[in-house]
Order: sequence, then structure tokens, then C-alpha cells
Amino acid sequence: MLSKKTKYGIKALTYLARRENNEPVQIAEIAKSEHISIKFLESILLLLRNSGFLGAKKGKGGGYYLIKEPKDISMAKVYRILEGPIALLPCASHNFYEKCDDCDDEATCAARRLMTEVRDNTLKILESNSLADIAF
Amino acid sequence: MLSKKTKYGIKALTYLARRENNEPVQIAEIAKSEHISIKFLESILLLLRNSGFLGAKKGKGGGYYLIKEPKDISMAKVYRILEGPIALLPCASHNFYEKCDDCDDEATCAARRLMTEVRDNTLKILESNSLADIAF
DNA sequence: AGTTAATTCTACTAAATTAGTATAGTTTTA
DNA sequence: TAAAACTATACTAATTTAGTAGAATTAACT
Repeated sequence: MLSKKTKYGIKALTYLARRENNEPVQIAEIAKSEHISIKFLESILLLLRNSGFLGAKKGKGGGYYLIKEPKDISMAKVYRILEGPIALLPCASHNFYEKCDDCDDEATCAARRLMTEVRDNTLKILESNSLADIAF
Repeated sequence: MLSKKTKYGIKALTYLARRENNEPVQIAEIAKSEHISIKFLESILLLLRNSGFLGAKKGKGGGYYLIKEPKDISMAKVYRILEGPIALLPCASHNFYEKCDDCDDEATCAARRLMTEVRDNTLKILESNSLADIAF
């Protein structure tokens, strides 16, 4: 299951993408509209900013705004920042690979085999969807 | 990411499936071979027994054994018992559906849209794989 | 120019949940 | 009687979610 962080992050990005213009939107506005705890959302937006998805403007009239076109924002990248590995097992992950210490032989591990197949398909879907694809 | 419960459960089922005969195998044997805490594995096997995947025989010479043919054990069902919902959001789940309390309108929720697509594909894979498919 | 209000940013804390492990026994059966 | 599954519970650690307090920045107003 996705963490709320990821769900909220996706909803916030969607909210920004659906805006006509790309002027800064305040955290409070997004939080209210999407029913998200304002402080929790604050940390999520900050993460998305530090990861290069959002820009921020401080002070009066400030807020967050998309830094790229929605069609150029890959949901796979968003997922990796917010949720972490796409694979369901560390040993089936490209970007976050780790060997299982309980596993003698990866080649014959049935769990790995199955989860690799799941991973490949999930990745394909997340990579083929941009923010624009899911927002509109 | 999968919980260890699920990973260990799949590995234990695989271990049993790879056995030539279907005689009871003791927890300790599986635990040792797969490097799993014996007590943790105990609770997992118990769950799999109570869910109709395994039979158990008590006392000397006892142990756990598969109650069905590996080819008749759906990994989707195994996954649901061990890990829970296949969907990444409760609102995108068939078997464990729950409305999000933060969501005004499911129809326009981008997160739901995306996660439903992921779910459909993951489900297809898990349903098309039996224990026999991944063990051999 | 200086003050004020609105806003992001930073750091710390805390509550709640979940995962994983450990302990101590009871029951069943060869 | 010994070997095994079964039951119950309690503990620890990690993670997630959220809250608190204040610093830094900026725009607008006087």
C-alpha cells in the first residue's frame, strides 16, 4: 500500500497541474482543497521542491509551482522520490538493489522471480504515465 | 515493499512444492534451510494452514504439507492472505475496497486512476502465476 | 526607509501504527 | 516420553503521520 505521503504528493502535483496559470499556490490552499494536514503537506512539497519537481517563492504572494510541463513529469520518478523503490523486494530493484541476507541463491528464488515480473510491469506503467496523463 | 512475512511465506511454500513427496516437513527444517527465525515462520505457516493452503500433522513425525497441487495454488490468493490488498490504494482495491476520507470525488482522483492501472496489471500477473510456475 | 504581515523553511518532538522477534507454555501423537 | 504443532502474550525497533516553535524571506503599506 502507498503511504499517505505518496498519495498526498501525487494529489498536490495534480492540483498544481490543473491550474490554468503557473503562479505560486500556497500550501494552505492545496491542503484545504485536498483535506491534507497542512504541516504534513508542507514537508511533502519541500521534498518535491528539493527533488526538482517544484519551485517555491517565499514571502507574501509566495507558494509552490510546477517547474516543468506536466507532460514531462514521469510518474515513475515521482513514485521513487515519494515512496521509494518500485520493486516489491530489494533484490528485484534496479535503482535500490540490495541482496537478501536470507537468500542463498538468487537465481532459484521463486519470490524474486515473481516480484521481478511484477516490477517490470509496474515500472512500464509508471514510466508511460506523465503527470499530464493522469491529471487530465 | 513486501513484508518479510510475505517473502518468507512464499519461500516456505516453494520449499514444500519442491519436495518430491508430500510428507510433513517440520518448521525447523524449513527455517534452517531458508534462514528464517523459527518462531516467526511458525506463525506464518499457521496462517497458511488456517487459510487452506497447508495441512498440519502434530506430534512426532509431524509437520506441514501442501494440501493442493502447486499448479492449483494461485499466487494472487497467497499474496492476499500474506500481504493483504494487491491494490496500492484502498480505493483501487476490489477485495478490500475503502473510500478515502480525504477524497471528494473518486472519478477525478489522479492517484486512484494511476493506481488502478497498476493494480489491474499486478493482479493479472499474480493470477496467471501458480506456485508451480514460480517454483520450477 | 522602516514596519508589518504573509509565506516558505528548518529543527525538534510525539503519537500511532506496524514489523519483527522472543518467551513460556499447552496439546497432540508416534 | 519425546517430538512436534499450537496458543498467547509481551517486548523492541522502525516507520509513518502529525504537531510545535521559530527563523528567514519577501511584498505591501505607511
